[in-house]
Amino acid sequence: MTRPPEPFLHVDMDAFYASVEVLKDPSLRGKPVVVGGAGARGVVMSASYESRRFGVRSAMPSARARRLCPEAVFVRPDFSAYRAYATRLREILLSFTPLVEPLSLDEAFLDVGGASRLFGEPAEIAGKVRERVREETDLVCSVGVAPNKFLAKMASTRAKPDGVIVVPRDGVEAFLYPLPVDALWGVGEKTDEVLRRLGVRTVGELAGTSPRVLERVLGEQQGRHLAALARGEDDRSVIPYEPPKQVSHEETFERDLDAEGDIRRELLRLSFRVAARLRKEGFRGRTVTLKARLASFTTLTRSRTLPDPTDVGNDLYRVVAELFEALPSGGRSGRFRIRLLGVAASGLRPSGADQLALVRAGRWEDAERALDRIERRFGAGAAFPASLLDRGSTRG
DNA sequence: TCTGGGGTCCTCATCCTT
DNA sequence: TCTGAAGGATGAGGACCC
Repeated sequence: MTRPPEPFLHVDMDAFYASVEVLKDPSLRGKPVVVGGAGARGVVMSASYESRRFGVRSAMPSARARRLCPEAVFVRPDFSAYRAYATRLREILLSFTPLVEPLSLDEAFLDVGGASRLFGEPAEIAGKVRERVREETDLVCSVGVAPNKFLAKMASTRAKPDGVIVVPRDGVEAFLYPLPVDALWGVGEKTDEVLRRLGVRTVGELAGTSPRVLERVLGEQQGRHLAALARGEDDRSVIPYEPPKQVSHEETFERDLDAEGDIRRELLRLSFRVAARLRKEGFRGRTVTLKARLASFTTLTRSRTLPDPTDVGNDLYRVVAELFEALPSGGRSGRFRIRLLGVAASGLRPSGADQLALVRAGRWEDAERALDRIERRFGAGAAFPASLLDRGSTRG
């Protein structure tokens, strides 16, 4: 059997987090459910279709969502539940093809080019996927079927909620050209504004714009990339596994921090969180990045590359504390008010690859592995460095 | 309007080496 | 030995995605 002309599927769960919350608590069914931070600084992570009718959208500040829909039920996110459903979803997808590329917890690309003999044409497979997902998880998904990944993703977005759209190879222009440019992957607020200034509002108009002009206003890379997308071209294949490039943890505080002791304690806590995840996932990082968002919403990042990669929280902490100290007014004399702090490790290598660093890390490494064992046995937060003992919590 | 958290990728500047 | 070009590594910041 020859490879079908539209072998790519994009499967996207509808209002995933909110729908999982309804399964956890059936009394929420039919109500406007909003998942996200309910505090003064939270944003909406997922909104049920009932709440979307009031104009609630994801990424919207929770306070605004509450004004738009006062009767909405706000629920704090429960990532362990979402991960459990995501695992079941992935198992279903893998039963159709081994070529499954997860994009996030609730969506994935599939290459079903080799699955036709077993399961039928791609459009038929899309139907079967939706059926199985509904039967086995009680959740609803939408699917895009297309000649490439980009078009499949665009199609699934248009298919929402609870639908399928097939973009045939000879129907790409008819599908793509009427869409607004900001529907394209990679066109956000800023790029949309630049394109509007050029008089470009639809994908068709973008396709008719000289690539040279696009490269001039958007940069070589992005200009070329968008020109290709506007023509419906995308030659990327489905990649089942890619190792992470970075592990990070960041947190916005309910109240801004300004006391040096509080800031150091938060940096230590974030460093230990990142290190624990590195160890859990079997990586060490060489580049350590500090992120600080000030009360003014200005974001500063500073990074340093170490001679040897590490997965030890105390190593990460030493670096980010020094980087913070070196900020223009971050030191003892400083008067920063800190809204958010983040710690990231990048330049990742598999842990097994560097035995020398393991020997150098010495006692801290041993101590933190002991913490990992205690947490596995008694739960997260069962043990932590004494310096993290709370002296007046700042967290939200 | 008042802006989360975890990521990826790109651009530009600077430093260092060849 | 000096100089300039080229290119890699690193660092900062920004746009974007879900």
